[in-house]
Amino acid sequence: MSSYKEKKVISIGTVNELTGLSVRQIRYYEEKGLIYPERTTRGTRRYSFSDVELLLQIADKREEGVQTYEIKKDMQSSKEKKDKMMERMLRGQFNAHFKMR
Amino acid sequence: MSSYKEKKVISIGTVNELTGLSVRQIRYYEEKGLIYPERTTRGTRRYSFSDVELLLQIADKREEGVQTYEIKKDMQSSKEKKDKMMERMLRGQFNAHFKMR
DNA sequence: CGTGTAAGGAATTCTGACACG
DNA sequence: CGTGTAAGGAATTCTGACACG
Repeated sequence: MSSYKEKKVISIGTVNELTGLSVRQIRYYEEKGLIYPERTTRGTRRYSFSDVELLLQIADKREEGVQTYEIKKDMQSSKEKKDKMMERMLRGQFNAHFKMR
Repeated sequence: MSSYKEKKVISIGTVNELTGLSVRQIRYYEEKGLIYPERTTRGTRRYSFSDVELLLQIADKREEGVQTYEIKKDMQSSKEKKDKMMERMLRGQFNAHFKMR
């Protein structure tokens, strides 16, 4: 996708301003596999607005005392649920279209 | 507005990558009043995706040989046209609603 | 007019590590 | 486990200016 929301153009300092999370925290959540910024040629991290939103959600979870490992698991399982639902919907559409059984 | 498109979060180096314009050119177009980035506390420029699009349009005009002053005038007059049209539409809606004459 | 460049300073970002707990 | 911090280096950004044309 090339929407503004997904485009990785925001530097870590700006993400800090946008989320209130420390630069250290932002890097740590990446280390733990919760977030995946891109890197510029020089190695500088670049985030999207989507990443910022995700970080905001992570911050909420952390305030509730949820550990990064749990947050990651939740993210994965909700992604799996979403994928399965999408697959079911696609299959439904497909079958309806071709009248298969 | 607080949409992603209007939010000023992109640094000048990233704008350079996105537009292909040199940092010097980007600053110069600001100096001439064609573009208005925000400034961080420290004074660093921050651009929106809208600004990037505008810069791309400016770059096209410049390649056609149009001077910055002309580009600025065109931008202003098209903004005025747009404003007048909006006003006419609003007045139409208003009159239709209240059956005035 | 529009753009390149060297100049000097200030702030940013990066990584690996020590610290606390 | 999660986060702060000092460390040293490399790249970024800023402004005002000279250059060419």
